[in-house]
Amino acid sequence: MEEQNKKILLVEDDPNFGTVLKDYLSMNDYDVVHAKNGMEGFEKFKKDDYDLCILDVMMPYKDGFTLAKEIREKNSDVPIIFLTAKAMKEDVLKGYKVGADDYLNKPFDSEVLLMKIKAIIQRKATDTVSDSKQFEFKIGNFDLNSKLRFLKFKDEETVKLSPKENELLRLLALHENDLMPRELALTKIWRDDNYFTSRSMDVYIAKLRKYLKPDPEVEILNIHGEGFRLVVNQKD
Amino acid sequence: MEEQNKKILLVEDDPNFGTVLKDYLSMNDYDVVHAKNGMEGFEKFKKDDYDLCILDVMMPYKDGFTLAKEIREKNSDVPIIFLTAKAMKEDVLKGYKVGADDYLNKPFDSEVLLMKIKAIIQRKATDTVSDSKQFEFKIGNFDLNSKLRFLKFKDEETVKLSPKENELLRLLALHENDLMPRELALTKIWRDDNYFTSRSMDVYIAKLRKYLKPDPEVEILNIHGEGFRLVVNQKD
DNA sequence: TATTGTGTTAAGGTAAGGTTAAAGCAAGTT
DNA sequence: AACTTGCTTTAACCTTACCTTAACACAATA
Repeated sequence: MEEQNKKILLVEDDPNFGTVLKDYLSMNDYDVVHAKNGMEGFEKFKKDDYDLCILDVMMPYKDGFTLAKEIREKNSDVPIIFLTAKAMKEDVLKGYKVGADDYLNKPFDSEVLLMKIKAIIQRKATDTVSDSKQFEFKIGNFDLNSKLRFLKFKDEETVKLSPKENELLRLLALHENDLMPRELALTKIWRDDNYFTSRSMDVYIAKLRKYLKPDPEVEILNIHGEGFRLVVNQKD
Repeated sequence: MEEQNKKILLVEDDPNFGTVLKDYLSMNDYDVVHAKNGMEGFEKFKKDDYDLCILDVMMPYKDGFTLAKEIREKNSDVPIIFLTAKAMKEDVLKGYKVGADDYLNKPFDSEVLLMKIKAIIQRKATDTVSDSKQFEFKIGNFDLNSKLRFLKFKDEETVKLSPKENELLRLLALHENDLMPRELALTKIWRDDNYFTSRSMDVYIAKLRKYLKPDPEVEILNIHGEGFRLVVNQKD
């Protein structure tokens, strides 16, 4: 198998620093795409799949946090590292709330950055055994395309899914016939486990049940206090 | 709902700082075990399963890196955060080489630490999928799935079990044909052995008997003053 | 037979989940 | 700026699930 270089999206508005960093990473066998601002960053992100995002926090028009939120909406999995000039605590906290994987204060040591990148990507590689390319699922008579976010019933009706609907159904499908713990969905999709996110999730379960109604063999069961179970009854 | 607190192993030789940090984390709903040096840390690590390790780097006899290496040998998965007084680059690099998940310089902001812990544990929360065999029992013509909490009769009828019903039947199954002492169930499931919990248990025995009625070969017998016995009569 | 243990059913409280509607919110449009 | 639109959260109200307690019966044992 051919080792594919890892792809990094670097969003940094300072042109000098940006190009230097890009070159440095490229020299270390990463494929780097450099965007000069938040808007451009999001465009590039939508156009390709990345293994890691490195975002400058302080940028005109669209700062790193806002960009991170948008990225998380599209893909809750990709690791994110924030770069920031100042070490303000509020910023750091904000970063972790958006789901940062790490945080670096400028100026930083480039070797340290490399190690962090390595550590993070490696972590992802072991965590995410096979699910990186798992975007298509068969659920009874439905086809779920979780990359394009649609649910098709018997090549007939097609429903578009919102990001949350999509992620939730995907998680359920990954655990088909097995328990999908509440906590898992809440931490993975909502990134917070409290009363409100929990209720929000229930609302989404209701929506999914409605979508799945056309096929009586498919149902989402609740396991009280534990989570949900997507079951597909075979009739043969 | 019974949320299981995450378990943290804290290895820190400074007794003042250590206890303060431990208390702070405990207040934030983590179960913290505090070891005063590397050796003790490794002993405690071997004795239990942890969701996260926080290791001081500078410790007498056995420093944090050495400890981390030993931990990695036993369990390559557990996240590790290093604490260090000095921000020496060599140390940081060394830490990442041993597989650190994060790095904090003392003094650090406790809120930041909390966020990091949250982020890291959340990251880990990905699919700790099943060692299913431990949860499945055959009881006469019944199949008990104690993870998904259901009891199936001959691939026909399926009953959902409540947590208490499930745990009780599981305990009985573990002792099939043998005595399952009252006291065992009460301490393990009800966590208290008194008149009321005992009566409550009797109520659950009655419920289980009803569920098991479809198979006349299966019954729950009482052993007066001792406990119960789940018997499966073979006919052949 | 007195006492204690068990069998069983029903009532009641609390927490979790189901469902629908309204309120928020962030883009993009007019 | 005001208006739409799509998505998400919050709120409200109701139902279901779970567990305990009470009550009354019968069984076992001393």
